[in-house]
Amino acid sequence: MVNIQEQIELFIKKCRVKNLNVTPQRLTIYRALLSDGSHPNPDAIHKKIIQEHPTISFSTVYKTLEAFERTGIISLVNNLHDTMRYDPITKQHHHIICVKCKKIIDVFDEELDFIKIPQSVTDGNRLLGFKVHFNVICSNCRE
Amino acid sequence: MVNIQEQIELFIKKCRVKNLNVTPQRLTIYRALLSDGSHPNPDAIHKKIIQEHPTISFSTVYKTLEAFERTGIISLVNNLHDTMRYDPITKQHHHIICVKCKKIIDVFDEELDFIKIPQSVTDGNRLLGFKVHFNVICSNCRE
DNA sequence: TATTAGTTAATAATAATTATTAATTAAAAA
DNA sequence: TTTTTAATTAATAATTATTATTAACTAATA
Repeated sequence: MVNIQEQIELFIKKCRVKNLNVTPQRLTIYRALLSDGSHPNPDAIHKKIIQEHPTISFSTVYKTLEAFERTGIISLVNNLHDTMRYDPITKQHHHIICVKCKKIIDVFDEELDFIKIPQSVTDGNRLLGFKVHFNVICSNCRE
Repeated sequence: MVNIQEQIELFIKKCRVKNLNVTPQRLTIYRALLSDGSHPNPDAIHKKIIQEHPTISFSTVYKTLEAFERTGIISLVNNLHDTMRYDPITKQHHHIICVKCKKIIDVFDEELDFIKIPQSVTDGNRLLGFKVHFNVICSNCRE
């Protein structure tokens, strides 16, 4: 789906623009992330990297990913990772999420419930359900 | 959107079915969750409850929410909360998420990029983007 | 080369969650 | 009703992921 070499070159360009030196560690971390389509967590990335780069530390992985994210080079998939959030309503609905204050608001909309499911989703997987996440900055959060 | 009284009665029924005693603590926790449309985290729920129920402990809140979730009475919004997950691809795409092993697979599908945005989403909020999450059990995880 | 800023690695600190245990309460049996 | 048993709760300890701090190191610049 994506050309690795192309992505790496793009990555290097982005770093230049954002004034991030392209260090061996950073390249390694980016490559590890790119090569693993499952979106590994910092721990998994570190484990993967440690072989070709035995002295790299955990905090480097964290700080690096954070720097990439902050500058828009990569994105954090689960911006609600920091704490558990529960939903008392179990019937199909969707969510508006404020990326600043992390509040989650329900969206009930019949139309969204009937989107066309891509082939790849059901291919080998048992589909349990889906949800649309709308990332917003809410009225309270834009000062 | 949802009738509170109705939901509470439904909750009580569900507890019976799942062999969970309907204790004051559980009712209080469920009500706190239901009454706050923002999907509060355990800490916020605890803070809210402590007034009318000053002896309730943190671990009770955690265990109770966990029990509700386990039995399907409520659902965990962010099943990827446990650890950070990054995405090197920044162009619009969507995600298949295995609820067991938590792996995240990209879905590129033009059609999904053009869903109709409900009124309530843009109402007061600045929309940054959206993503469809397909929750599945992947081939590896159904033993 | 000297200076400076940026980066890394090691370590300590924090915060959220989970596990453990004892006390309490509720349900079931006698 | 009393006794027994199981479920629930509260308090506490332990664990894990993440963040902050700091000193050593490296790269860029003057």
